[in-house]
Amino acid sequence: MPELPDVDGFRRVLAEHAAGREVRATVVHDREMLRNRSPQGLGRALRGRPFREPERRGKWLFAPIGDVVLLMHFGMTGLLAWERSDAEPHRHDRIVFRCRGGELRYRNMRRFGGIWVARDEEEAAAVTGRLGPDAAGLNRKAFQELLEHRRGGIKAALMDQRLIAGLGNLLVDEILWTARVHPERQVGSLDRKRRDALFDALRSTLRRSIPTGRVPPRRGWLTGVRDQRDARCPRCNTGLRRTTVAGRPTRWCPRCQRAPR
DNA sequence: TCAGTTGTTTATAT
DNA sequence: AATATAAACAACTG
Repeated sequence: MPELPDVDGFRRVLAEHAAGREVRATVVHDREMLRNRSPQGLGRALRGRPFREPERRGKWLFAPIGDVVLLMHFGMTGLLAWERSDAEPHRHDRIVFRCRGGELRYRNMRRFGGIWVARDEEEAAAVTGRLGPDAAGLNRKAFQELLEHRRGGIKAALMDQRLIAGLGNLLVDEILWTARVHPERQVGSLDRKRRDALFDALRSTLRRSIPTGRVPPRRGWLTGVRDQRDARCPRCNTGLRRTTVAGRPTRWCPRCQRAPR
């Protein structure tokens, strides 16, 4: 699930249900997912303290509580759920924050990502690494500026969290398809018009994904057909290609997204 | 049995 | 210093 829109949905879960509530107990079902504290250390830092307003930075969720910030990353299959205290435990619930009237559950099937504790911004930065500006707050000028100084392939550039934070494989394929840019195009070969089209696609894709809490697999979107066996382009009905670009499985339309020269 | 999967890190090469 | 590529991590699903 987790790219920027998904993580923003998890932020809303925390903000709407857990913020302002005291943590009564923490339950660590999977020690390895708690990356830089012991289960006891987590309990000591959190017990009796209320969650405050969470913040999303790229694909990271920052959850301040007490004197620390919880840093959550969701890998490819993580999520955050608010559930009643008596709800059935889920097989992939890894870390649970029990509050009065419900509990926040960090669930993660594949176990990439995890939860870190940071005492200040410096410790947080050491965990997240350097992040570029958040994709959701980027303006056209800043976007153009970033691409000015970038070499190499456009797909790799858009997915690089140090350049722009928050875009993942699905979003980038959707954005490239919307802007009619071939995923292997070199950044330097894109003219102003193409870069503007990329920015427009980035903004419109995010605007419609964030409220949904995911890249919506709706009709008319690449994401709506990308997993089909003989997927066709929703715009021109040409058979989609599947290739590997920047190390990731990539879907694109050979007619809408012309190959680089 | 085997390929494929929404993310990152590491090693290695260019 | 940047960028590219492959493999590894893990746990499934089809």
